[in-house]
Amino acid sequence: MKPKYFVVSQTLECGQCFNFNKISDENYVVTAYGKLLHIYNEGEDVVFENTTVQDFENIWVKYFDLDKDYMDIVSKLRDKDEIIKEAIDYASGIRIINQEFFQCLISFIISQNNRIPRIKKIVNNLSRRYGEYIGTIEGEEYFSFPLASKLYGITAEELMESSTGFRGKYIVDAVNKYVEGYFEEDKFQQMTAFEIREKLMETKGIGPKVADCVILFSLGKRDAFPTDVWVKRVMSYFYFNQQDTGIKEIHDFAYKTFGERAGYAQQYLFNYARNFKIK
DNA sequence: ATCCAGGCCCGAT
DNA sequence: ATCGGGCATGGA
Repeated sequence: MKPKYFVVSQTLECGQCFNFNKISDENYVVTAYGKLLHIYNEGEDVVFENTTVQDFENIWVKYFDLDKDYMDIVSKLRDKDEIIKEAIDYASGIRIINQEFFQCLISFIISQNNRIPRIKKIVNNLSRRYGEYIGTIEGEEYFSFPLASKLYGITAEELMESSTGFRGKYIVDAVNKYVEGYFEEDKFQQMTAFEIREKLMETKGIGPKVADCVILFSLGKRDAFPTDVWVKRVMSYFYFNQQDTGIKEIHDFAYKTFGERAGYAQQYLFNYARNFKIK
C-alpha cells in the first residue's frame, strides 16, 4: 500500500509502543494481537509481509490508524500555530497506534521513571518468559505479549526477575484488577477520557500520565494529552515563554488549543522535543 | 562514580 | 493541596 502520512520508523520509534524490532532502515518486525508482522518500505510503498489479507484488514489497518484521515488531522493542527506546524513537519509520518488495552496498560506502568530502550527490553523479557512463540524472521525469534491470565498469580518477586524493578508490585495489582474484570473495557467507549482516567488511577502505579497514555494509545480517545517530562519541557519552552509550567496549566492550554486532536499534537511535540533534546 | 530515565507513592507540611 | 525523597535497574 502507498499511504500518505505514514513512515514506519517515525510511527514505531516515537515512544508510543515497545513491541517492535528494527532489522534495518524502514524495515521492522512488529508483534501485536498475538500476530507477527514484517513491515518495510519499498520505494514509496509500505509492504506488509508475513501476514494475510484478513489480518491486514482486521488487525493492521486499525493498529496503524489507517482508517483515519491524517491529511485532515495534520492540516487542521498545522493551522493552529507555527510551533505545532514545525513539530509536525519534522516527522509528519507519525501515526497514533491503536494497541491492545492490557499490553498498553502494562507497558506504560513499566515506562515510569525508565528509558525507552529499557522499556522495550522489559516488555521483551516478559514476552519471552510468559508469552507464546509466534515465529522467526531473519533468524530472530518472536513472542507475543503475555495474556493477563498467564500473568495472574505471578508474584512481584518473580516479575522482578524480568527487570521490572519496583514496578513489579504495580503490575501485580493491574493484572489482578484486569483478570477480575475490574476495568470493564466494554464500558470505556461510553465514558469520557476524564472518567476513564479516574478509574485507571485507582490501580497502584498508575498516575495521570500513564493513564493518559493508555487512553490515547489503546482506547481511541484522541483528546488525551499525556504530559511527561518532555512534553512539559517543550510546552513550557514554546508556549509559556520558557517558564517552567505546571501540568494542570499545560493540560488546560492543550485542550483549549488542540481540542479533540490534542493527542495527535502531543505525539508530534513529544517526538520533536525528544529528538532536539529541548531542556 | 554520580546522574537520570515517557512517574508515582507516601509521608510531611 | 502541594512538595520532596525514595524507588530497581542499567547505560552514559
